[in-house]
Amino acid sequence: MAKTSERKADLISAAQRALAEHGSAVRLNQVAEAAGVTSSAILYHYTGIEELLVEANRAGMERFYNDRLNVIAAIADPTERLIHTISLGVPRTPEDEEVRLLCSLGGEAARNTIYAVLLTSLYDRQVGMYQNILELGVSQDEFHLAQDPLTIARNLVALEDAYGYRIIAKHPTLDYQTAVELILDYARLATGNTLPQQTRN
Amino acid sequence: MAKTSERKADLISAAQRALAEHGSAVRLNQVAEAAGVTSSAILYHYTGIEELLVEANRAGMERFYNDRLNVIAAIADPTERLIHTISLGVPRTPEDEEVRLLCSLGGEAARNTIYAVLLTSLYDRQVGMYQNILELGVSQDEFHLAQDPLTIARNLVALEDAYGYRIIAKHPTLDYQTAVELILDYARLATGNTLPQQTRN
DNA sequence: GAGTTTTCTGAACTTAAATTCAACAATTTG
DNA sequence: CAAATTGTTGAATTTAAGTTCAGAAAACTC
Repeated sequence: MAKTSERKADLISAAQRALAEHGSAVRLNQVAEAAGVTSSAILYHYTGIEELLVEANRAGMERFYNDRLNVIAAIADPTERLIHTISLGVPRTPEDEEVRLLCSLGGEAARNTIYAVLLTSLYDRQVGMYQNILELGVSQDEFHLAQDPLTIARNLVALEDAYGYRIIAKHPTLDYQTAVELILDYARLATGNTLPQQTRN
Repeated sequence: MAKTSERKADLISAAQRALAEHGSAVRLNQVAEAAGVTSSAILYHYTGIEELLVEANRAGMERFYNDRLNVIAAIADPTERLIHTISLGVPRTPEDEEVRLLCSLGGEAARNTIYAVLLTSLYDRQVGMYQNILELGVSQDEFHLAQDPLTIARNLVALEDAYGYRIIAKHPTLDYQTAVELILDYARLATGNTLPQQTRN
């Protein structure tokens, strides 16, 4: 057994794995299997599968956003910060769990208000994150913006999102490195900075 | 009754409407209802719902692409052509059937090879379409590209795709006009052309 | 460590969708 | 227009889920 708070964390993590594997039409039993419990155990903690899935998607999204915030908080230089933020916004492989989660949600958002709100909020926060970086770069005279910061930030997030979909769909020539380079190319044009990309960890 | 070829066209159209309404987890009965027949009638023409859905998605995608090709074929000037192509690549409302279809597929592509291939092919063809426009503009001295045409074309399609998702998700401030303007802003930077956007039809 | 509470299981039940098919209706053919 | 072919229905069947719940098992309490 497990106490409720711990079990819920388990179930959310299992739901995320099951979602990444089976998509948004994931079955209660598939989540149960991923968690190593029976479906009844899940229904003891949640009124239904939908409740758990919303939780799992919300948590996955928060993690995606917060992980990046934490990494870049440790980087002082705006140029470095911009490069790393872009690098972390693109999935390295088609199996990337967090981005698969987000891609599944994109289609759901058309019909499901909760997911639409969650995705919209994520998009806006990412835009804010890029705006901060851009304005920091301007203030330190590293960036000379060719467009207003909101425009650049919106386009950077949009490019990330779109290349995430391409990589998840296993585009044969558009891999992680290529996608990052394409986004960086736009960022170079928009910031007037050469954004030198050292070999990535 | 109806002869098979006509009925199939009906069913594909009904499936597209049902897909746009209910998403990729659409039910056989929902498609049947949209078509005004019973589910058995569908199964007479197709071995299963999946077969019809693939057809419907493929046809929707082809239409999305071909409609744009046809419109722009009638426009001689590269600047005009670029502006119109961008305008036609973004959904005007969250209800846009074709783009809703495409958004649903994005999530499916992670698990469904057919959809992954279809989307990849659509992306590549759109990239090709933009490359043609860009190179035409260069040859007529209207565009002075800041990046190589492939990079610009890939980024333009990526931006279109991403803003499609935002609009389908009913972003409160990012509407059709804003999205088109954001993409045009990138295009201006990349082509060195002011791309004057007259009031859209 | 006996009793209580919490967590979880497995079996029974319910619901909904897909699938099959015999019979019927419309259309085509000769 | 009779016969054959094609298209369609509705009812029966199968399949696959979700849901409920009595009771077992684990954890906690005193």
